[in-house]
Amino acid sequence: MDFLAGLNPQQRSAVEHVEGPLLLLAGAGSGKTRVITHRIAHLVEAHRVPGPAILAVTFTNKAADEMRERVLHLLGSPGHHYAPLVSTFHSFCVRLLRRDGHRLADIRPGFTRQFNIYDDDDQVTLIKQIFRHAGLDEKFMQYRAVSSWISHAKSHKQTPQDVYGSSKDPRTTRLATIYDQYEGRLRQANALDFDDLLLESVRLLQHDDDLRRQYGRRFEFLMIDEYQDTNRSQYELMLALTSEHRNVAVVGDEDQSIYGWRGADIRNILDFERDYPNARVIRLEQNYRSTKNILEAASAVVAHNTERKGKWLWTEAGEGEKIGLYEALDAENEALFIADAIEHHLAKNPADRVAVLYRTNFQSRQIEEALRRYGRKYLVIGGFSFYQRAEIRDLLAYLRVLVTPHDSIALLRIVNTPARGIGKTTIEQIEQFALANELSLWSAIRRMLDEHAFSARADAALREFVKLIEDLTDLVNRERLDEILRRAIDLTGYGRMLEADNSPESESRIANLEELVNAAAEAFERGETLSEFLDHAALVADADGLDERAPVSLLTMHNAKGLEWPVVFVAGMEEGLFPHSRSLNSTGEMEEERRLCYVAMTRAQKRLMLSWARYRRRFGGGQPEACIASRFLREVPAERIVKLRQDAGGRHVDLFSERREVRDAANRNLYTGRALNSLENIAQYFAEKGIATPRPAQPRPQPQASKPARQGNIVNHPKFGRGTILRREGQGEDAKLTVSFPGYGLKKLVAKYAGIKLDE
DNA sequence: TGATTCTACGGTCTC
DNA sequence: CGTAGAATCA
Repeated sequence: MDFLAGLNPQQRSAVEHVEGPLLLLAGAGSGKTRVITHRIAHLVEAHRVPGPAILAVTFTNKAADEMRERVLHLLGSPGHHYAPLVSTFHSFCVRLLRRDGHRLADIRPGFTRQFNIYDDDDQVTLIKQIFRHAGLDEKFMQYRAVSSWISHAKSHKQTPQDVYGSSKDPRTTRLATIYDQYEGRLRQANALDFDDLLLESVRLLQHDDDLRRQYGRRFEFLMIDEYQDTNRSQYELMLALTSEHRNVAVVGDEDQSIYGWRGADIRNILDFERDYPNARVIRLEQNYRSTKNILEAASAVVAHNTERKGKWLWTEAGEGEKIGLYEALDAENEALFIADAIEHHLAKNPADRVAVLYRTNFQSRQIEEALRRYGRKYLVIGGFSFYQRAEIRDLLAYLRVLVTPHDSIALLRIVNTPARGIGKTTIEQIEQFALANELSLWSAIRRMLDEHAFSARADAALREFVKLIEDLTDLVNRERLDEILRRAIDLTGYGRMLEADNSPESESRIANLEELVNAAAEAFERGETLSEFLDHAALVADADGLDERAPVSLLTMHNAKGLEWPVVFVAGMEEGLFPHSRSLNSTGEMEEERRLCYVAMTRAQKRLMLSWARYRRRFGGGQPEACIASRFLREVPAERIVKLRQDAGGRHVDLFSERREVRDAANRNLYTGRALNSLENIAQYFAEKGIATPRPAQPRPQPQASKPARQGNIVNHPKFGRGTILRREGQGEDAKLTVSFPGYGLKKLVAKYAGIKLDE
């Protein structure tokens, strides 16, 4: 098979590149997956490189699966032993540590290859515990913030001692202590968090020279996808794996770097040529995905950034449709517009797939509601995933305890679930004892039972619990994976607890557990061990749940990376939401938001619709707050945009459902009795409901040359950014202003102190 | 000890 | 609005 056929010259030279470092700057939709897969196939077929000597690394399981499939397809499905290894960073590291991690114990006391993985929920639970023992609560610092602070420190190779030593304030000193305890607890539980998986793999390879050489020799060719999103540990892993050769090909696009907040270092890609001075650089700038309008609009937005290598995508495709821009009255109206436009589009193009992208997960709710009104099926990616459900986490916690009873987080989760008479006071006793004697909870329980330290009641309950765990542990090496799980559901009483529960949710919980048993059975058929099953459960990502065939998908822009749809909606384009309020006062973060915008827009193949709402409520009950259109909307060249309005006559009316379709949709409607479909009806709907929102008559705030800040003016505040004045009390400098700042809510300010300026 | 009710508070993105 | 933790009751 000719793997060069049908490629453009740049793609071709990338595929033909054999030895030495290669930097492939691949713009959105430039066919990079094709290049990677063809290069792998080309290495194997034309250069006789054995498949297993090639390692390709991606970020998500989904990307890895897809890449693997395409490679295997190109190679005509070679046997298992000849296939290249395609893996995510994290699962590669887990595999490395489980298989060859013995010597990590030299530098990480207590480590064994039966370690458990702590995901971020476990991390938060752990931090909560540490806080409780230190007499702290979230007022000191939010748990999640501590968790990401620790992660940040870790990924910059700072030990608790480093932080402690360089600390200049009591707060940091305290954090260093918390960090130290956190690390101590992980070691005691023989657990690794996500950062550790990478960090400890790197440390292992640096520590164990034989192993490093062995891996370096085995993987003669290394490829890294989405290189712009690698962090420091991933970068160092690359260095360690290429120490025996320098055959590394990285593929990335600095304009799509959107994970700075979790430690991705855009410098990795910007500095690749410095790290590998003889690196070959190839740019893929021809886009095969989108129309010219979409491409030009996205490029124009990202051109406002300064931190980039600079490239301009081009396409042979036609102009295509202009980009639709819809200014909604409020978030509900926006959602209805989206649902309506989807309905209309699918009526004419039933085979098309549609995605609705948003910045934050909570935005999905209203859009879901709107879609349900049409009876339209949709798939939501993210939010609460299967593996985050309480019943799933409970059962997985049981399994984790079977692997490592010292996994105290897992133990704590299940010790009294279902309730078996081991209450708060007993648990506190155990924790105190464990802390004082530096034991895991499990060891503490056993020791305390030996010493008869409990009340008669607690004693009996705990003995029963210990016996339960031991009985289940006995099954581990004797039974099928799914059978172990089934027995766990039974013997722990968890199943009975759910059956006894008459609430409507318990039924779906039981169904979920059955689903988990099925997953275990499948894993068993694939030959997975209990540990591997748990690894997979810990490493699943939201994006993995995406079904390409779903006609309508709802997901965050982050999750959309690497995917494409004929029709894409980007919702909630408002200051404070997108760009997010957290990024308003940092140019670096603002640039990342802009890249996210670029990613979102370039997902669309032929039709792109942007929307924003003039009023949106942040909390369910609260007042709707005035919003300002996202700056990104202004960065799109006006000639690429067509404004969609509900009262627009003639020209755009074909965008909205015709009445017959509306009625059809209403008939399919399973969720409400109301027919709220075409946008003509939406205005009527608001009128009926008498919602005190956006009077359509209210003019858009006009720029004011005159000094006094009036209602409707947009002002600029040093901290909160741009906001709209809703109310004014008093006169002159003493006037009190009520201003709605997107992302911060309503603020009352005194004009003369607030330091606000009228926006032009 | 366990279940239920009440209240206060607050929300980016994720392997 | 949804959730977590406190308070309360059985």
